[in-house]
Amino acid sequence: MTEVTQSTPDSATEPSGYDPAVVEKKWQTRWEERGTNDTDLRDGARPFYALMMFPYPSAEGLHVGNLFAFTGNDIYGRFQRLQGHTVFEPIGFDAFGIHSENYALKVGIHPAELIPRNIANFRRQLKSAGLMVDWRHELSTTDPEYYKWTQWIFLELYKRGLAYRRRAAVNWCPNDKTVLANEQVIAGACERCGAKVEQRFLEQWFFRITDYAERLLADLDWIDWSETTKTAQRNWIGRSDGAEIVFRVMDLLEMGAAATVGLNVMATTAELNAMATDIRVFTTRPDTIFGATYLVLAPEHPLVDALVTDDQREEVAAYRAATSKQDLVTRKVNREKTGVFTGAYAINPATGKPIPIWIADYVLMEYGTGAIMAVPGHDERDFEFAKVFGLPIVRVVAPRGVHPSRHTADAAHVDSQNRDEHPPLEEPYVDTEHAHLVNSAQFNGLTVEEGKHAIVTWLARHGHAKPIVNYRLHDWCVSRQRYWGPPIPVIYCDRCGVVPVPEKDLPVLLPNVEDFKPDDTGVSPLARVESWYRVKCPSCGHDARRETDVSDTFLDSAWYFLRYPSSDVENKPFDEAMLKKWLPVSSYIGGNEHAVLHLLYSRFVTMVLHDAGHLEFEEPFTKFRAHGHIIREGAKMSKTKGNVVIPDQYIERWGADSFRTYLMFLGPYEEGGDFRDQSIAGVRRFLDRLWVSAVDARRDGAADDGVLRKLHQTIKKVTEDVPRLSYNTAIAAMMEYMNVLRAKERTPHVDEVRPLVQLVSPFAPHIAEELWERLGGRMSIFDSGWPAYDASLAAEELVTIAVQVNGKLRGTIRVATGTGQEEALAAAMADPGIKKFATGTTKKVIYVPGRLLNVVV
RNA sequence: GCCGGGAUGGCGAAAUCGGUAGACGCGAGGGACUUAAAAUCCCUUGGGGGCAACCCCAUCCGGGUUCGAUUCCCGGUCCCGGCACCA
Repeated sequence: MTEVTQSTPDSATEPSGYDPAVVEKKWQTRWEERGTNDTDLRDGARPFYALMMFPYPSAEGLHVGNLFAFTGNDIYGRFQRLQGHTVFEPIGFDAFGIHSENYALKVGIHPAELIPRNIANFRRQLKSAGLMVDWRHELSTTDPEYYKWTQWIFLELYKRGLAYRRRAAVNWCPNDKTVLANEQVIAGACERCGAKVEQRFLEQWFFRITDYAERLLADLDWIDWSETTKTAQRNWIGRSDGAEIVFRVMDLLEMGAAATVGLNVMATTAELNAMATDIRVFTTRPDTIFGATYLVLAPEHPLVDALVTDDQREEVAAYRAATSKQDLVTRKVNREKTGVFTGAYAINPATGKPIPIWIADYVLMEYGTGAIMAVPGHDERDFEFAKVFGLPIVRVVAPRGVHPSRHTADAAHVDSQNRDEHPPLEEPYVDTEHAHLVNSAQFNGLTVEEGKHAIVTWLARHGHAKPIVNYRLHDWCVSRQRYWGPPIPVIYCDRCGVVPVPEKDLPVLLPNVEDFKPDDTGVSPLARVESWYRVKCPSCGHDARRETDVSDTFLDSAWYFLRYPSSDVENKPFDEAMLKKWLPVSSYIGGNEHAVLHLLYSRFVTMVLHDAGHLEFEEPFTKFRAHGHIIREGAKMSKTKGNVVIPDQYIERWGADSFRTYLMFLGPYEEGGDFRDQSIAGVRRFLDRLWVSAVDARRDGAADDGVLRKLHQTIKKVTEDVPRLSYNTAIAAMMEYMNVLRAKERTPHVDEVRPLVQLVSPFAPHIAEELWERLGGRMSIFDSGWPAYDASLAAEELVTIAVQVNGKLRGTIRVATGTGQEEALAAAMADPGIKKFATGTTKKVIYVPGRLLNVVV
């Protein structure tokens, strides 16, 4: 249990009279009654869509991390509202998926019963946090009115040829008994349960996200997103520029001849091409082709059967069998080089020499062409492999200093360099920056970059190569052999084949299945519900059956932001007028753990819907900011450590306003912070002092000029900090102002306090609303506008200037703002403490008005 | 290994354009109020030296640029996140 170090200030004895429990209840009720947080979606003149990543409604309830994210977004949204925008801040629940299903299995309650319960609890918690949410637009991905359109999106992709079925090696989690997307496999283990992932072959539905790789990459150059998130997406898409190079396989006759005669293959290729087998490889280092001493194919490569010689057939078959038995994980984790010679040779198109063809599991079928040219001299993996099997290692790239022409003065050295320009490499030489080509015929001396271009151009003339771009990104596997998700809206008919469910028949309702446990068959639990999956073909009317897989949860969340403004619309996924007014999303705040999954899929789905003519924009989130993560007393929070912060307890003891403000105060929002129980007292004290200041404020006389100056400086600071999400410094500035406001126990004037209440309101909305009312506000503070700062009022008359002698601080002077250098220098020299260091002739004077004076002697 | 981000008092952190390092908050110490405690308010609080005015040292480590570097450049250490037999 979480120990909260300080007890609740008892409202009866609390000197300030501030009782958050009373204030927060009062305003939450009022806001609901008055519809303060409801957005008139049709009317907003300056719409602002403040989106937060919707939560997965776990049974544990709202996590402090959720609240950290939501509060940051809420402050941003409230600030925009105070700036005159019509703000829409919706929320919903990402309630489908394995998470929910596994938990339901664990506690033995049907998810259809469990999920609404969890949602109710979440809703209660969210309301207690005082978010400016328009609850009329709440949505849940499990609602048939929602997933009807998730299914519709699947069909849109299908119509456009972007959804296809393929039998594929998939990641199979033996614990969750389902396939996983590559993205859900972390270091060979299931992202959710940590079990070791195995390899299975199943018919799967895929989305052709790879068709969009280039667009997804290119748009990253202009969308206003956290740089860290964009970097993660770039890595994930993994564009690599290289070339596809064709290696011709030698036939047996040629092989015999090659053993005795030096072949000039370049000349004869054209005529032989027709009958010979080609192996196409992908490489990012075409400049090293003269050093390609062997080829390697993935064991699964379709050409292996055709290539293998009779001598090697048995060994090759055994190796292929061993590889296919191996799960995808061990194959990638075990880096010891293994492989088998096929007995076949290919011609290196650059050297014209025959090189052996091997198969090895370090070459993956799913990347590039499933075949590589091995350049052991300049690639670590190829080097290791060549060492193990005694294959030749040739140097074709050398550091600049090794070039013979650089050593003509040193006869002995030149001699050794010339005789053997590629001494045995102790390790692969992979530097591409300070290097040039050697042993590469007419290309010697070129830099790596020049060599790449020149060699591809040269090979291309003979049809041996072409520049090509490859992506690491794979197509998105959306099939899940599970129960708790939207059924994929497809029907299989023996006569018509794959038939999409007609739009008028959507949604394909998820039947209520009592026994929803997945089993080892790799078939969804829905396959057990015969009454459900047996249907008539919508096309020919004959017996047919439904697809029994459900779709990936990431499809549910890939479009929810499009639905929010139209959550009440029945006959279409989104209303055109709403789209026009509210989308793309003005500001999206969320965690970077979704940098490549949710955020990439959302962009993809948006692009597809754009191409299909449903959306005018192709990027869903104009602005995205990743928030940081909270740790607890220097350690990561985890259930096992029992150090998780439960928001409810803190809200109860300190109030939601204090909790919110504290969360925002503990560090830079985009970096996160360290939650320390003791420190929350600081922000609570600040709110107590705010309360007293407002309640006791004097109305007679006038505000103090000095205090007003600080006030306007504070308004400026907060106004600048909030849009930058620099919440911690904004709060610090308000605390600083509070110190001035209440210095020496003075009683502040209303005019000094009222604007502060407005500044505080995005952070601590309840207390602000209460004090606003007590100060005479008639309508909600959130409709009161944002205080303007007056630069002339904020200006200081006197400034302190640091005085340095030779760059060392020797004192400070107080001068009028706008004082010139001569005058400032005179003032500084009048100070004996400074003067005594400024001896001798003055060489130079640096003057930064208002800041610093540096005298160099 | 590659790509990001980071390292500042006892602690969380500021310093936004190269210009007084440590704002703000926590904790700690002292004081006021109180019979007492809590709460509240006030003062002190990077390290070292000095009776003192003051002086020296200090932003992960080592160099450099500059009148001046937490900030820019080069080299290194450690921590966090992402990717990883991706050719």
